[in-house]
Amino acid sequence: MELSQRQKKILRAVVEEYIDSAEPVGSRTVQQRAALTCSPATIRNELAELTREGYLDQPHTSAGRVPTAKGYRLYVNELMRERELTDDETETINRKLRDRVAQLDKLIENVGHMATELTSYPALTISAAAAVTVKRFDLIYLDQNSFIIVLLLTGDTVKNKLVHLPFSFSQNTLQRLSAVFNASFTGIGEEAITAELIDSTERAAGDTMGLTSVIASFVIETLATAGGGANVSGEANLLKLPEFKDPDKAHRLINYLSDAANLASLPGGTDFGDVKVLIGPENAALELKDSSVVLASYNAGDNMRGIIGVVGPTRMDYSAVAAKLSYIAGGLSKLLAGGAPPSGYGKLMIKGDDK
Amino acid sequence: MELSQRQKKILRAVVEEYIDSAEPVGSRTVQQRAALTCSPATIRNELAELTREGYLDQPHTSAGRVPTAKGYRLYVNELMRERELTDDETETINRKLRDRVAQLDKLIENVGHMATELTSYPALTISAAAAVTVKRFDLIYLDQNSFIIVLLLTGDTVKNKLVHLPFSFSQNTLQRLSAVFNASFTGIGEEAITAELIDSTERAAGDTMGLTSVIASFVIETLATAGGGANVSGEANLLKLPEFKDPDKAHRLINYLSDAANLASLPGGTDFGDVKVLIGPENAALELKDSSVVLASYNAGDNMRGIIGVVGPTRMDYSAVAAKLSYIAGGLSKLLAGGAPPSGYGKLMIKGDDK
DNA sequence: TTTAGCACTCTCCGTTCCCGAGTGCCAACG
DNA sequence: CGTTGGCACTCGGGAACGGAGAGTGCTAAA
Repeated sequence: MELSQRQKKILRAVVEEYIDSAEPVGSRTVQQRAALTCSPATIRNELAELTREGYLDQPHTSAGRVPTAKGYRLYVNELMRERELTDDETETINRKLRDRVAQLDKLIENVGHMATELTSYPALTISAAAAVTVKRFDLIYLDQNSFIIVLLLTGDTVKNKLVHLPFSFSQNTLQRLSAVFNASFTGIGEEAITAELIDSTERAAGDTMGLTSVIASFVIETLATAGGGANVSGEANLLKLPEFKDPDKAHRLINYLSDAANLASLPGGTDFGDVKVLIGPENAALELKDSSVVLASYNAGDNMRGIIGVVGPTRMDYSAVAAKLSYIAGGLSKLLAGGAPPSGYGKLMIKGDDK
Repeated sequence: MELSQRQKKILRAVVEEYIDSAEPVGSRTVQQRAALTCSPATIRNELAELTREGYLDQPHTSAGRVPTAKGYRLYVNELMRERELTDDETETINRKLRDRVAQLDKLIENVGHMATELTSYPALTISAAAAVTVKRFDLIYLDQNSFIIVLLLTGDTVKNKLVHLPFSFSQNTLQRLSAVFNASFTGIGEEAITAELIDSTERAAGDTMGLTSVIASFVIETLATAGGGANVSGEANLLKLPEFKDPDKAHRLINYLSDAANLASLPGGTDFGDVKVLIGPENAALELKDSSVVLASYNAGDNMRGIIGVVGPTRMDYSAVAAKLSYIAGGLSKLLAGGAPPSGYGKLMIKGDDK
């Protein structure tokens, strides 16, 4: 059954008022908020109807109305006014995106913090690469006992490790190893690195000291962990909300969030720019059943994509949050797509004169 | 005034009982806990005395006793029995320290998590290097538009950055730059990198394209941020404690902790192996006035040192926490002092067969 | 000096009670 | 017939109250 214009107006007023106040909304309040010309009595009739239809709920007989998940869903799909970001907000986001950091994962983490600050809800970031491989190897000789492994991965992340060994080797050995690894270890995934491959590499390099294993171990470790990562920030913001006045409830949700494995199971596939909203029971995880999650995807180029999102109570300012996340994800995609122009290039950063 | 043997026994019983129960301790309970032969009435007299002397406090006239900061202090200094770690605990710590990670900062972060798990209190880590300098430069040529900067810093951390440029350069140029930077930028602190130095380096390298600035910027950025870092984990554990049943209180403390700048002001100088305990009002920061902090220092070699600690209510199992932190810090020092033996060397890690 | 006894104090918790917000329904109205 | 004012009703929440229990301080006796 289709809702009348007036019913929609009323539903919107209830949702928005409840988002602001966190308290059941009465008929009088709706009248004021929606600037309706009819009387509270009329509104009561409509409220009763909306309640019958499952858009609203009553905590108890003589209380005001509270939106149900169904109510929020309708609100998000149809009633919500697209919220434009203020110049201030876009300016803040742009500025923060501009002074980004050397490492990709730190950058994403920072963006997460930014989302927390802007929405004052906990933010989560998830990044995943379809298949990470090594694009290039380098071994830097330091002295006869130590060298640095430098790996350039797809997605243009660089990983490295300093290795000290209890025996000595020559610069030549390293060069040979470097060549062999570049030949046989590039472009392959973690699963392709078998004991046989390592064996044959060892023979090809004429390595008698086990250097090959050391390097191979690092490659495996790197590929295994470089694939993605999840990060949560600003969990403490939940504690400000009235729905988490019970520390236990907050604790359960925070615990759930801090286990990165849980986040991986969030549904990912949204189009870039699009924002996905999961309201209360629409979440698969039990711990999120009375919270909402707003997600936006970003594109990091080179088969890498990621999600940035926030978690909050079902009573959440969906339009503001969605607008902000969408803008952030868009900005991040743009930033990463451009092949990562050199930071600091052109403007020399001397400490102190930067900001 | 010196406390009698019996008074000390009683004080200890009160502190330990309160640590366990979080509730004011009565005379009968003390009698049982301390296994005293005298009657509750006698103990009441002693409790009254201890209260007069400021070691204990009474929430209200007819309640049991609660230790004051002064009481905890005496307990920590004199009364506390050294807690030996169980084999299980040392085993856990050793195992976790063993499978450490490639990057130093990740390692420290992991150790923080470990401290949280073992003590079930929020853990903090702070690391600081007296003066970070670059020990060695390398520039890896990728193609005519891109290269990787690799910096080996004191403390044997390696930092890197991938640089794409909108114009092309030759492998030769990079080699020349590399040599020049190795000559003039190594061994100097961030503050020594002046515009003049960059200018003269640029001239020495015959660099006409501004590559020098790009690299210098990265060096400055790296030195500025590599100096140290703070990290907090497990804040949510506070929510389990009865003293934080007020979400606001928890929120304030967590907020304080999550601002890394605050942590830097914690007093640092402890001898390695020694553990520093700050009880309630002994803390300088207002936000910590009714919490306690236990800190242990570790030595990361090469002028690097750090602190690992936990934060909890004044009612904290000091002896267990101190023993654990001390052991962790000791293990970490040993691990880092040995010049970081190669991870994975000798035991090849193939995913899946590791644990 | 220790102990038993006792009166006293204070918190905690359950009960009761009232207030007010808000509802549903009904009858009247344009 | 939709809308409106009126009214009785419901229910949660906070204040007020009271008893139970835990623990104390004091006193007097051992």
